[in-house]
Amino acid sequence: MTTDSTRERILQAAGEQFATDGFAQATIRAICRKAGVNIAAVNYYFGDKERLYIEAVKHARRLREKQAPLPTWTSSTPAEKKLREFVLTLLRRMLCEPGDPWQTRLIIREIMEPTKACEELVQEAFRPFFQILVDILREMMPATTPLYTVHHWALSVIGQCFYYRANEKILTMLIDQEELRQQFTVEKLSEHISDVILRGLGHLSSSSLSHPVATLRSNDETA
Amino acid sequence: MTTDSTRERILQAAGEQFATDGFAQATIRAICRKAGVNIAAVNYYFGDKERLYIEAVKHARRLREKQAPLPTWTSSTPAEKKLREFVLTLLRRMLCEPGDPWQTRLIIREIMEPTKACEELVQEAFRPFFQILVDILREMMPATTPLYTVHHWALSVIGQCFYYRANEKILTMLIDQEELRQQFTVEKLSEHISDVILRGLGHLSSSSLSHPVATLRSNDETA
DNA sequence: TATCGGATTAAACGCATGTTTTAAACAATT
DNA sequence: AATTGTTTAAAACATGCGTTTAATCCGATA
Repeated sequence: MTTDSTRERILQAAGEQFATDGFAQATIRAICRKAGVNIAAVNYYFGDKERLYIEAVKHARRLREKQAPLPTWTSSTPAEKKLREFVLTLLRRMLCEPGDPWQTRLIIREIMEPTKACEELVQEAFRPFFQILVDILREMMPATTPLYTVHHWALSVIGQCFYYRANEKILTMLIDQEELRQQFTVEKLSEHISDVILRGLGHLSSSSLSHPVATLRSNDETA
Repeated sequence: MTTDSTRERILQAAGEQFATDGFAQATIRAICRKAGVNIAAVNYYFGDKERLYIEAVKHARRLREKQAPLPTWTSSTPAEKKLREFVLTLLRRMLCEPGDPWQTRLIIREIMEPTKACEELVQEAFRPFFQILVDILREMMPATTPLYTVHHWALSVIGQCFYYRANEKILTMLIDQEELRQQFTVEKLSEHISDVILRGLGHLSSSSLSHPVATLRSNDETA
């Protein structure tokens, strides 16, 4: 059947186009040109532009979760290991490795300026994902820690991961290209972010740091 | 003179409109309606839409820096104090307190999708601001620390601050409204973020934490 | 083979946009 | 009071958009 093929080609082209240009700027004409189908095909298969957009966002999320899934943990998996793997997965999804960059860019658009498509994202992806992180952090904090403190730490994790993707283009203007290529890989970034959090929570000794940074203090003596 | 008044009214209205709708979505007609001037005034004063946009971005940056300036430090100001004040200032600018929310929203748009207006932002604001942060962090790290490690930490600071603004709307969907209002104030967030960084750098003892979280370890002994 | 229904196409509609044009209003100067 | 240069105003222009229409294609069915 050419039916599914056409529908899927539109979905793919729409995802790329919406990710690049945003909902309003992306034109149905451009999407159809890229997909190699007639203009009327969008209305035929999806009704209108908005419903096509919503389907494209859902499509992107599903792809993203498949391509960078969370590992499965047992009850004996240490929280530190879970945190490191969580950060690595989140960064992989953010930086779209592996995968096409348009998927995450489309999702980030929804995060920055939520539309109708966002509700599904929060329900199906963000909320459960956030809860997993909160549970991991809880394991590493005193049972009496107030919920909002756990939330603060969770957002510190997500915030650091989010930044590298969202501010991609600014980064290339602030930091040397070669340094970015060598030192800002998914692996190195996730190691750094995990270290920041684990040290902050007191779950990492100075000696085990990849780059020990705390060997002197500004107002007192050196070690 | 009504000249400046008209020009400034356009600039203000354009800032708000561009911040809300983005460059392409904001219409000259809406801007002029909001400013109470004729449609042709934009072309008369700014030439075209794009130059109006660039001026509006510059305008927003200048306002933001005036309303949330960095404090002046002496050579004897401790690095920890400088970091805390830096984070507080950055968060103030991000969350637009004090000030109208449109200013930062417009700038964040430029960060996410740089246009011609971005070059000026980086040169005049981001690069110097980033350098100040790097210098503060350097004071707290061994002299032999590689530059990219300092950059990692600097981006950890900025990333955490950035997140609360960028993901404003998602936060309200993930976290209870009352908790947000009470626990996610500029002061509390900046304290948390500073604590995360200072602890990570080994410049903060557990006892001085606002919410001591590291009273247990999962796999080894406590300090 | 004839027919029927879903899939595709080209063309057109109505509308909103950025920009330009042309004229009017205004203030300052002679 | 007349004139000049600057500012405001309304209308029109060309363009590109999302959507709809009506005709055509084409494979499965009888």
